[in-house]
Amino acid sequence: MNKALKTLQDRGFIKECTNMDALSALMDKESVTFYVGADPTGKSLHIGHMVPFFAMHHLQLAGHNPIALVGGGTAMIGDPSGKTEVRKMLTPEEVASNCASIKEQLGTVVDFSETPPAGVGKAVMLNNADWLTNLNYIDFLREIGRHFSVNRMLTFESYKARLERGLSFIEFNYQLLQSYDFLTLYREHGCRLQIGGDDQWGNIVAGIDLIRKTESAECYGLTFNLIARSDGQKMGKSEKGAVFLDPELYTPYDFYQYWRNVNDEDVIRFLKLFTFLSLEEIATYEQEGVNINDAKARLAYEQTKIIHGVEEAEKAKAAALAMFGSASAGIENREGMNFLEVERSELEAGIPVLTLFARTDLASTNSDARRLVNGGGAWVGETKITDPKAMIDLSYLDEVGEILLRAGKKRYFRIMVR
RNA sequence: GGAGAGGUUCCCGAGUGGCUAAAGGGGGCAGACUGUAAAUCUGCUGGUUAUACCUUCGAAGGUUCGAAUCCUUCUCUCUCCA
Repeated sequence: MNKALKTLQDRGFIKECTNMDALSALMDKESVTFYVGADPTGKSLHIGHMVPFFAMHHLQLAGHNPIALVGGGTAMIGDPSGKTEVRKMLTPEEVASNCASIKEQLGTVVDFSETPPAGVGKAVMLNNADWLTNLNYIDFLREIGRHFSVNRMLTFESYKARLERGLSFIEFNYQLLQSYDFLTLYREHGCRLQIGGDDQWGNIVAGIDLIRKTESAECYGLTFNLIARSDGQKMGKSEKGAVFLDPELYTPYDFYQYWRNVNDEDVIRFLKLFTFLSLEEIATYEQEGVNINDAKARLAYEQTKIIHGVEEAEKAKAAALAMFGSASAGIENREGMNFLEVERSELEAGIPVLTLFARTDLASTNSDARRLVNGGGAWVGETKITDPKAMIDLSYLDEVGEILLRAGKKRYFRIMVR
């Protein structure tokens, strides 16, 4: 098998391939241009979206040329694959602004530089709005539409859920558009391979068929395992909602903590998928007698480094050590922690605990804070708060002149005095 | 166009005039147990200047001492027929 493909397989990416032998041979022979699509349905990608892009990273290093396709056009339609609900329609403005921020985020794992290092593939980013938005309906139907069999489309597994609940024509068209994307990329960029999540299988195969019919050319598809946590929860979801890459939506500290707390069974798998550590190095964490917490810390650090950079990763790691490490680890390492500044005068007068907690991420409202106190999970410094009416004043400042709030055992929030 | 079913709190889903801030489950938060894990058990889970008050059951009106529950109009979804 081709080395790059072998890498993906060894790291646990691959689910299915349309023709593994032929693709392998092609990749041995030449640099293959390949693409992954990402729909800009939100302001930020979350980690569940990233699997194909990590795969893209590995293929690029092996000298193949990635195309990251932002679906500025298809996002206007909505992919019904594997979904049970109709997706909310986005305005053109929302789509455009989402595209812009997503471009930036993909840069963390894929090298889009003009002149990549020797041996590394050249990556580009395209937006299918460029060729989709001005399509002429009649022309499109005559050129593309005639190659699609409705009978066949209806048998696709990916539509099954929707056929039970209703599928509107606009969404039914999604597959044609995605196929047309592949065709366009083949024609204009010589793209021979589409990779994507397992839910994209139907759409990918449809694109390959279209290219075969219109261009008499053979292209390939490769899908990846949909990443689920061992507890069955969807990847990328957390207590706080989706684990976004945007630091505004999901702070680097929380991001680090998310990975730090993955299930035991998931650690090795995630190290392979979501970090660039060599398989040999990852193997050392599988050995007998290795503390699994070290593996989790490594996973959290590496992943945070990739997405948010070394600096943020160090800060998050230091903050985590300070909070969860030995008691003497020091209180200096709070940098990565979320914080709030309050006026000194305010603190002199005293702030009701409930109000203070409600102003942090620890509680959303006063009522929420009250629940926390009543449940015995509210801490100010080393003091457990049991009275909802308690006032927090200067006497609670610790030796560095700050207040450390805590909800439960793991959630900390730093109060700084201005 | 015609007929029917339906829109309930984060999600699913009970609820057909007062005892309903609304059963149950999921999810989430907290407590116990731990390893910053999982599983398990317990409590909580609309808001507020909090033993009371305010806002919620697609939207707007109406009936009533009192409505998520009844009536009217509107709106959206689904199913069947043409």
